[in-house]
Amino acid sequence: MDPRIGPDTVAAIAANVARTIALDAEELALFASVLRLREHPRKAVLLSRGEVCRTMHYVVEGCIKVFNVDDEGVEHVVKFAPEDWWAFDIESFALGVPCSYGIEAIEATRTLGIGKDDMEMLYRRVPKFERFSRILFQNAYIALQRRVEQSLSLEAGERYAAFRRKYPGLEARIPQKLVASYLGVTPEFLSTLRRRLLTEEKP
Amino acid sequence: MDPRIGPDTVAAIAANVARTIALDAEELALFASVLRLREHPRKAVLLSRGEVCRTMHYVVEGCIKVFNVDDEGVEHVVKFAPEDWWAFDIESFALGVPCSYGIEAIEATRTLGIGKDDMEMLYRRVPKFERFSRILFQNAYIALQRRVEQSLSLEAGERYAAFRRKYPGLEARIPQKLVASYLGVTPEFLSTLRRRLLTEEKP
DNA sequence: CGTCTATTTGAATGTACTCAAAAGCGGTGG
DNA sequence: CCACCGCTTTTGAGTACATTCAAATAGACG
Repeated sequence: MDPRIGPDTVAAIAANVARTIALDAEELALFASVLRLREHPRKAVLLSRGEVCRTMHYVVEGCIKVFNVDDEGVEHVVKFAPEDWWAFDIESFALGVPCSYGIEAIEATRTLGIGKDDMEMLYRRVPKFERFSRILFQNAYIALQRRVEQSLSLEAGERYAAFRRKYPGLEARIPQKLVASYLGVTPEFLSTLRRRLLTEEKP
Repeated sequence: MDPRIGPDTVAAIAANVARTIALDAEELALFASVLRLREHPRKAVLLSRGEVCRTMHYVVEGCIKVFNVDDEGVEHVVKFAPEDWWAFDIESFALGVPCSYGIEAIEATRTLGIGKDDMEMLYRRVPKFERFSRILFQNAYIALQRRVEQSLSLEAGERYAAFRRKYPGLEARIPQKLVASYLGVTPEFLSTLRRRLLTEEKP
């Protein structure tokens, strides 16, 4: 794990933050100073269930899954985090309680991590970051609301279409059983769904 | 709508707030001064879709539903708010954007309302209220996460059992088609579910 | 009492699951 | 380089869960 971070990498996360708050050069330097670059091979565990989540992960390259495991041992993917997405357990990070989710790399992935202590330092020194976090959190809430509505009102084929709109191109990069898990259907059924779509498109 | 509020009513909401933050007599008086008591007959509209949500509603007596309507015109109940629950559209309230939910009284209902401006005054004068709101918001997020997990991993009978645990006694007070809407099943199917439970309990 | 809505019931249908087996695909070692 | 292993994906048959539609019954309210 080399903590040195190239300018391209900083530019990516800076652009992400800039969508919410404007930082001057000094603030940006302070922000960059707390970032920790990490390389995760495929299947690497970033957070395992029951741990306390102490790091906000920003994905520079690759893809991460956030998931939980139900009573029958079935894995449910809660969200994917490809390039330019954030991944962490908000509840656990904010409250310091054991997390109910696991986080793992699906591909070889490079992330920038911000520790909880560093984040609190940023809040004190650059209060704008409070706003950044609050909005990140609000967006997570809104995204979750959409998912609840969809899982209640759409059927599997429509949820699949929504997934493809939300994560363009991701489908080709990750195992389909993970897509099935995200949609809340079995891998077998997703397979037949896809077959149906193909035969309908060009009969 | 009589804005005068009896001591019992204040005691109820004060106890609710006290579960999160401790207020002294003066702070409590300031808090009580911004509360507005409102009486809503059955089916009264507290918020209609597209409006901006400017009030946090605390339910003193009765019951409220928060719902959205999908593309086919089907209503989906997102949550119920009986006595001692809060109901408002967090996204719309926080950001001032048009809400995507409707809020209506299911029974004749008395609520205490706090306006957005008053809430911001409280944040300035008694910063502890920031904490109160943040935790209210976090709890909403966590509750929503549970619902997503349940809608993916539980089947209708189990979701029904979970509903009865979450809202004890509520089932007897409200139309069953609303329960069905909350569970994400048709009223007909909920009816057969209930019949099955009865015949299984005492054969 | 009559009207309107909610609930129950049943039949036919559709959606998605389980189980089982075959086919595809990627890596690894001989 | 190829053969084999393990994992993912596909395919199909049979089944369970939940829906739609239609009609009968029960409740609530004016």
